[in-house]
Amino acid sequence: MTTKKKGKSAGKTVRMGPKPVSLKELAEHLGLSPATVSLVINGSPVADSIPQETKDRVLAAARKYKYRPSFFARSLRAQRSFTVGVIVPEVSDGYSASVMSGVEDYLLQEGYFYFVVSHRHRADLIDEYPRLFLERSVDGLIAVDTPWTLQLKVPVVTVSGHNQVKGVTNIVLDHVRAAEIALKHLFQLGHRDIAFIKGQEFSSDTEVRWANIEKAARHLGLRISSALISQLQGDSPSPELGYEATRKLLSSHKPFTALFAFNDISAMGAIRALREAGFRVPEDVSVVGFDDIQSAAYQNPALTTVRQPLREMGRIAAETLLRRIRASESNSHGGERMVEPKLMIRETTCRVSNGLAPK
Amino acid sequence: MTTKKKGKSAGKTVRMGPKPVSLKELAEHLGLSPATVSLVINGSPVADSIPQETKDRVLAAARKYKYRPSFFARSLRAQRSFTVGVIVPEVSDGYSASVMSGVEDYLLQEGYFYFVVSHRHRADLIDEYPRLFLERSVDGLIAVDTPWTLQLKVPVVTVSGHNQVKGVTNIVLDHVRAAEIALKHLFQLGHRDIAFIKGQEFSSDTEVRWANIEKAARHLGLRISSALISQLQGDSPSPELGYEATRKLLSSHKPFTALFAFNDISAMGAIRALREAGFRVPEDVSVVGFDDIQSAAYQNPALTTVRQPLREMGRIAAETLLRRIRASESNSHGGERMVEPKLMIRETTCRVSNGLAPK
DNA sequence: GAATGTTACTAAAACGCTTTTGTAGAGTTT
DNA sequence: AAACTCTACAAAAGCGTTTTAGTAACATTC
Repeated sequence: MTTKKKGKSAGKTVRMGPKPVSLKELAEHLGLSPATVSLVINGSPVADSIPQETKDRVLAAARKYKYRPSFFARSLRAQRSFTVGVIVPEVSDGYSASVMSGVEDYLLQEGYFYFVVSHRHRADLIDEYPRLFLERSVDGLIAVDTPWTLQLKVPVVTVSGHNQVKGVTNIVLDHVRAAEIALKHLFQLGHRDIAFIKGQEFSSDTEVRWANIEKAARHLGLRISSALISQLQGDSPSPELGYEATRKLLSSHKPFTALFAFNDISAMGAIRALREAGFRVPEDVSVVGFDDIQSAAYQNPALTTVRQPLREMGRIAAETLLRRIRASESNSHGGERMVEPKLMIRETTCRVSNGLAPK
Repeated sequence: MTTKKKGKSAGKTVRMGPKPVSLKELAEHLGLSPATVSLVINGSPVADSIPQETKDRVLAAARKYKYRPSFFARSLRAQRSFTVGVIVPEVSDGYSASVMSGVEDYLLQEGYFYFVVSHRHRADLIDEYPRLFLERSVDGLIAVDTPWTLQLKVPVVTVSGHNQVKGVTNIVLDHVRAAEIALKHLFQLGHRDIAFIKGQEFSSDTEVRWANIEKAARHLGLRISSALISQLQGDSPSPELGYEATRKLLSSHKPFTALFAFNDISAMGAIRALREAGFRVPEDVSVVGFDDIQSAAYQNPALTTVRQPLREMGRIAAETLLRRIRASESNSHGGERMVEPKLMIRETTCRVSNGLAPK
């Protein structure tokens, strides 16, 4: 790294007016008291008795001097920050990022800002960050894909949280349906020997997802062989983990014709491992992912996957949170809201070729 | 969506102690004045004359009652928020997300929090969000991949910004080197007919990158045919754009043996378009991406690409910003800091087959 | 013409902290 | 014993708002 100067010059809008005006200064200038000015500016009902002419004068002056109330002073007074905290496993992970995008959408539109922190699955951070948020007086919290057990004095909404905590609303996918559509799809293509990659222990969806896969398999009369169950290990956000999990699967030498991965990222790693082992995807082994992240459709071959409407889930989370903040019902009101998955059939699944096991 | 109750019960740590204690209450409890307590807690030099015994009493009580200073009160008083604003094109975009990850790393470690907003390339938002940040009294701003022309009263650091604005430090990639290593690689593999996909107009790297590609090509004695230059259109973060750009390239029927895409996402789309047109990658056409996002290594075939150390750039941006905030040198100190790219040679490039043009 | 109402405001407290200035008392110096 | 220096605190101002409780002046009612 070096430090030097170059590049074209710019600096169009110079916005560094003389220090911002305070309410007091504005009032002084108008020959009114700060109280009056505040009442007028905030359109308080108490200001009803103030003649329109005065109001106009106040408003005009405020505009002229670009008066902006101090957020701190206001928050201090109102004990409200119009800020929420969002805690995710890792911002740069596609899953979290998609959810955040939806969260942001709604929050900004409603005049709220948000802090983000990544806990990276460290238990101490999962415990500490909420505390820091509270210190910063956030009005509420959204926890994404994070095991949640805390009962806070502000409303909390989780995305893909499955614990039943007082004061916490969970936004979740319909996992029953998700498992059903994925397995049914494979089943209808003739697959009977299906391998699975479970999520990491710490992922909040792992358990529910697996339970529903087992249930759906039972309904279909599918037998899940324990030799065909693998699990993601480690918290890297790279396909590497799926690659490793698949190699473990292959090392058992138990044949399978389809693989249902925990997410798209691990599905990508799985496909690589399968290829390296000499299997063609989908001709020899069909692969189904989960999430439908941006690049899923552009994998080669394009990934068949169970779509989670992550952005929408984020938006719903934000909506739910603000509703609860406004109703100031930080307590009770647990429960959950469910969204529907959708199977995106692309190119990594096909009819099972014949009775022959691969390899 | 439905609302119902289920899932296992939790709620381990109940953390809703009786409303937080204020400094005044704490002082009263101790039989001291708020001033004294504040001085002791903040380890002010003025407190040097206070006997250790008293200090211990204060500290003990603070711990016992879990005293937490109010952030607002403190910020109001100190006119500092320990918060910075980060503006990106879109949080869910891999590029922004990686940079943010680095930013977050350093910021949190230093006790700062940050707000994020996505402008989605809307000029009005690029103008409005900084204002909103200022209203929220951020101590500084980081703009990622965003054309920046504003001169603000707080320090600003950009990542991949190329305008020379007073009070703004740019963290940039060494684009000279980036173009050089990519083109040289292709050149050495025997490629002479190279196609290019430029970035969108609004992307802050587009111009510099292209200028340096032209320069590097000249140095190598490569001629760039204008029929082989395409450009990304639209602001979707999907590979779709690269797909379209490549189809346009193919429609000119001018043969090429290699393609240098603006980023990895568009390279993925490009590969798909090439395949559909009957070209094999890399045997018929070599493809080089840019950025080295997470999934690049797990594409099929694995993508050869120019790696930008995005996370590191984010970290450097945060570091630079905090240094400037602390030195409270919001003015002057423009300039830039450069980081080095690295060519990740993987499977989408190979020696040009023979003299025959594809198709 | 006394009581009541309305109009157009203002005073002052409160939100919770930091920091500068002040001061009472004890000890030390000359 | 007067003058000074420490020691160990406290008072008070100030950060910029919002909001409640007034109040002075004038108009209306009975």
